[in-house]
Amino acid sequence: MMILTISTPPHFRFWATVSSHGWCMLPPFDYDDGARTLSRVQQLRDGRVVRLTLSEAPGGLAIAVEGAAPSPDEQAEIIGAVNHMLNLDRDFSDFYAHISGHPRYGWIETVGAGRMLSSPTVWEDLTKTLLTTNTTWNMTIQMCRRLITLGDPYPAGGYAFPTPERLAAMNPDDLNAQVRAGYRGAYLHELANRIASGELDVESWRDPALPSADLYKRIKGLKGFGDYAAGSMLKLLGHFDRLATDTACRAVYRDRINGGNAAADDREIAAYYAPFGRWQGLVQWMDVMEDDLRHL
DNA sequence: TTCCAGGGGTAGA
DNA sequence: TCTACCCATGGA
Repeated sequence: MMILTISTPPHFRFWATVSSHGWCMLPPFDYDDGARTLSRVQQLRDGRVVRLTLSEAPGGLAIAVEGAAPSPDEQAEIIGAVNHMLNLDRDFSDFYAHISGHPRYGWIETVGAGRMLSSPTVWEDLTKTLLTTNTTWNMTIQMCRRLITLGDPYPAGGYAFPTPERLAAMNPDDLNAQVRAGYRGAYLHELANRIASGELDVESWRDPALPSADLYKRIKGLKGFGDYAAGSMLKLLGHFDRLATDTACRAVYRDRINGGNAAADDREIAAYYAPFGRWQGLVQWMDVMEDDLRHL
């Protein structure tokens, strides 16, 4: 086993990032709340499959790599993947400046929350986001568990996330017989096809220079991605100027902000978060996650 | 049985 | 722009 170490930005909080949303529960991610480690089986560009385990280390993070010892190029690839996963290149100082001292949101800076856990690839984030639509969180986990068995296995257990090429090569009916994604199965197969064929270069969507309005339009152009899914994806891509209002957000707004009174219209919810401007999507998500994050 | 979940596509006004 | 209806799946 090889240990790689990386440094992290000044206000980085490892466990607040891992716990930022449900992604750490979706395989190939796996986490240990007691030991505060995040693991995943990861396939490298040359096809080799390794297992990564991240933990805090003095000055940054330790990345334990199990499997064959990675070459220098592979080490760089692994570090790049971890940078994507933990969004280490994003700066949240302006976010904290916005909410600093706010009566409702002061806890966010105290906990160091805000940075979100992403997947190493945009493809994986798109797939998982699609599997969160119109279903329960438990069903999302089950669909994801079945999906990754289509990826390459790690000898000691687990699977790497399947490539778009792998899914595109399958018959759509066979794919859905395995994943049981319901009507989403056809959308997933179409997404895999458009990426595998080269029609879509979704990995380029991580470019911070891309305007979020442009990205939003591109994401909504994908079958199965509406306002919630596109807003959700924007967050994983580092843009927070859009809301992603789903049933969880509506319930939180009703119970906590609207005093448990009536269910609010989406326009009312939008008006409440609008003053947070480019950070409104993140503030909305922090409301949903408050109970899980504020006592980390 | 019916309803619905971290919704979205489509047709018709 | 808004509404009505449909969509697979599995738990409540």
